[in-house]
Amino acid sequence: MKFAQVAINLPVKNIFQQFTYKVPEQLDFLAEGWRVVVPFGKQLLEGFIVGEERQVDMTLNYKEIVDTLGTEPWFNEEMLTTAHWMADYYMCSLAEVLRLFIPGKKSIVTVARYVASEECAADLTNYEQELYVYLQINGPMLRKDIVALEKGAQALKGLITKKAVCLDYEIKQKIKNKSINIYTITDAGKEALLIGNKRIKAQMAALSILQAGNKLTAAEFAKHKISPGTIRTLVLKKWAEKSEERILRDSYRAQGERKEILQLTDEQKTAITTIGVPITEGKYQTFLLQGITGSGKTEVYLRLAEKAVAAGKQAMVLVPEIALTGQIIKRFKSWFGNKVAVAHSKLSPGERADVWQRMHSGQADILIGVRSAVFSPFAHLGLIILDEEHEYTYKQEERPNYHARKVALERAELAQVPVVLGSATPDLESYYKAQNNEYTYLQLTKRPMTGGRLPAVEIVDMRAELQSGNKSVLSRPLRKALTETVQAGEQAIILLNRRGFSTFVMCRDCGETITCPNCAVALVYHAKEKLMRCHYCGHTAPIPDECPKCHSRRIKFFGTGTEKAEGELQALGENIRPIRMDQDSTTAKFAHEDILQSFINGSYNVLLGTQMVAKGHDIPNVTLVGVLSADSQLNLPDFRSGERTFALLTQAAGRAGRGEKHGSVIFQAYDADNSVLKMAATQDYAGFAQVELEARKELGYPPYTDLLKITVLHKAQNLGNAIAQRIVNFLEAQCLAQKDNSTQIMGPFPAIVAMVNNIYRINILIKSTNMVVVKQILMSSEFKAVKNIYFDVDPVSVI
DNA sequence: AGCACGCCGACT
DNA sequence: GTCGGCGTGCTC
Repeated sequence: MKFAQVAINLPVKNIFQQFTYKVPEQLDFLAEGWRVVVPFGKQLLEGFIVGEERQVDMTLNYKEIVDTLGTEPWFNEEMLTTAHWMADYYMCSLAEVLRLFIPGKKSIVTVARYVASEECAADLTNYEQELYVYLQINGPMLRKDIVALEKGAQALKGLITKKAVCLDYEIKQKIKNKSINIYTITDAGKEALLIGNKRIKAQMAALSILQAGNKLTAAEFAKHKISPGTIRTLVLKKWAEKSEERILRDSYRAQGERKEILQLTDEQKTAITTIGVPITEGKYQTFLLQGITGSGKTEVYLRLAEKAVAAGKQAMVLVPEIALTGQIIKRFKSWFGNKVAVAHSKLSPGERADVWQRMHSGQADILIGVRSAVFSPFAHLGLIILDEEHEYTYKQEERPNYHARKVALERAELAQVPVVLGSATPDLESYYKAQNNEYTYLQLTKRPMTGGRLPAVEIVDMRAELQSGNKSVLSRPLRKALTETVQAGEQAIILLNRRGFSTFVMCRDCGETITCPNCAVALVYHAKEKLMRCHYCGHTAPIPDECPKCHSRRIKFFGTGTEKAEGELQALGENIRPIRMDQDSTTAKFAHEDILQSFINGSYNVLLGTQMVAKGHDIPNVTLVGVLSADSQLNLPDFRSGERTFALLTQAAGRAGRGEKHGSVIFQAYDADNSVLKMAATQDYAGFAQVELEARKELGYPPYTDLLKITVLHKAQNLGNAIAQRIVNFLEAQCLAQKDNSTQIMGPFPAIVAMVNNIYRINILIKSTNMVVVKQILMSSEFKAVKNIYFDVDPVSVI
C-alpha cells in the first residue's frame, strides 16, 4: 500500500470525503482497518484507513502517515462494510460512523508547540525578533501562550510566513491500559529449584509456588508471605521473568450467583432447538421470539448463548437499559461467570475499551450491553440477541441517528450469524416482517410459574370518579385494592405515566401558564426544591405568588407528580409504606438496584414511579399493579402513541402475579372506552397489531412506508421556516422531475416543542416507499452539509 | 475541531 | 488608518 484513503476522526458532519495519505516505507504493512495518526491541517489527528488509493494525482503533495495506533487493524471487513452501509443509510459521513466502533471518542490528544527554527534567513521585525529570541530561550510554546504575549499573534504570524518557527507535536495516547506485573518461572529457575538450596529458603519457596501456579502477581506472592525483595532477587538471578499483562476492568465482577437450571416448557424447547440450527451451522436468520411477560425468554437466551459458546463462538446480547436489566446480567453471570462482559453508558472510556478488548481477543464469550455495544469487535461472533426489541432506547436520538436493531441485523448478515429479537409486545415493523415470513416467528404463550394465568385487568373510568366527587388521583377501586393487598401482606406497583403528570402552574383568572423563557414548554413545579424548572434547558424560576400577566393571586397547581401521589398514598393509612422510583431518586449508579432491593425485601410495600417501575424486574410478591392515567400518552399527535401505550400497559400488567399468587391490575383512564386500553387489558397483541397495522396501511405509515424526519434549527423563526420551505420546494421539484409519486412530503411545521434554548425547531416529515432515492437526492444537494439541518432516518418520534 | 482568511465596527 | 469581532471555508 503506497497511498491510503483515510477517514479523519473528527466530530463534524460536513466532511464527507476521505483524504489520501502517503504510506511511509517503514509502515508498509498498513492495510484497511488500521487506526493511524495523520497530520491534518495544522494538527495531528487519528485517522481510519478505509482503503488503498490507486488513482493518485502526482501534482498534489500528499502528507505521510505519522504513526499507527495499536499493533493490529482495529476494523475487520465485516465492521468496515457495516460502517459503509450505515453512512449511506443514515445519511452521514463514514468517519462519523467509524467513530462509533472505537471505545471513547478520541484516542489521541496532540499538543502542538511552536519551536524556533535553527536558522532564520529572512529579515525580522522588532516584534518578530523578540518572539524568536524568546522562543529560543524559553523553548517550545503553545499557541495560546504566544498569543497572550504583547503583539504575540502578529509576531507569530510573521514568523510562520518567514518560516522562522515550526510546529512540534506531542502525541498522547488517551486510553491508558491498566497493566500489572506478572512473574513466571524460567528454565534456570526450574533447574535451581530441582537442585535446591537450603540457605535461600524464601527464594526456593517462591520458586515452588511459581512452578505450581504458573503465573503470579505481586499481590498473590504477598498472600504466600513472600516479600517483593525476594521476587526482585529471583528476577535478578534470571530464575523468574517479569512481564506486563493488561488487566481488564470489570465493574460487575462481584455479581456472582448460583447457577440455576429451570425446567423448560415445550415452547421454550422448540424455540431453543429451532434457533440452535443456524447457531451451529453459522447462518444468518432472524427470529422474532414473542413471549408474554413471565414466559421465560431469558431462559431461552441462556440456552442459546450456551449453544453458541459450546460451538466456540461468542454471543452479543443487547438490552434496552442496563439499570433495568440486573436480572439478565445476574443469570448470565451465574451461568457463564467471568466469560460475561458488560458494557453500558456509565463505563469510563477505559473500562469500555477493556470490555471491547475482551471481546476482540476472545477472552470473554458473552457481551451484554446497551445500544452502543452493537459496535463492539468480536473475535468470532456466533449469535445476536436483542431483548425487548421494541424499546426505543435502541434508537440513538443524536447524530448518527442509528437504530441498534437495524445495525445488528446488518452485522449478523455479514457475519452469517442468527439474530433473536425478543419481546412481549414486538415492534409492529418486526411483527409485520414475521407475518410476511421475513423473520421466523416463535411464540412463548405460557408462564412456567403460574401455569399460564395472566392477571385480571380492570379499567376504571376517572371521569365517572370525578363526577361522583372523588378528586383524588387514586380511584376508589384502586384504593380498595391497595388496602386489601397490603393487608394480605402482598405488594403493589403504581405506575405514573410521566406525561400529564408533571405539575405546572396556571392562573385561574386569565388561563396563563408559567412557561420557560427559553423554550416553548411549561415550567414544572418541584416541591422538594421549592422552585419551577424547565425540563428541556434546565432553567429555574421561583414559585410565583401572582400571575405574571394579570397579577391575579388565584394561582393553581395542575397535574400530579410522583411526589403528590406519594402523599396521597401515605394518607391511605399507616399500613401503606410507599417508596418512590423516578429519575430524581435514581441518579446514583446503583440507586435503582437499591430501591428495588428494599422493595423486594419488604421494607416497603408500594413501589411508585414512572415508566421504569414497569420494566425488567420480577418480584413474586407483587399482586397488584395500578396505572394512573393509562391513556395520557394516547392523545399525543404521534402515529406510534397507540403502540407505545399498548406496550407500556402490557408490560406494567405483566408485573402482577409473577409468583405463585394470582395478580390483578387496574388501569385508570379518562377515556375508558379506548380500544387500545381494552386490548391491552386482555393482552390481545394480535388483535391490536391487526387494527394498528390496518390504520398504518391506510395512512401510509411504517411498516408500509419509510420515514425521514428533517429538522431545521434556527434562532430566527422566519429564517428557519424559509430554509425548511426551500428544502420542501426542492424535494417536490425533484420528485416531480423524476415522476416519483411514491413519496409524500409533509410540512414544514413547528415541532411540538417549538423552541428549545431560544432555538426554533421546524420539522419536515417524508413518507416514501422509495426512500433510497429521496436520500440520494438530498445527499447530492446543497443541504447535506448545512449545520442547522438534521436528517433523522426512521425517526422514532415524528413530533 | 482548529485555523486562516476576510469583511465590517471602535479605538490608538 | 489599525485591532479584533466572528461568518465562511479548508484541511490529503
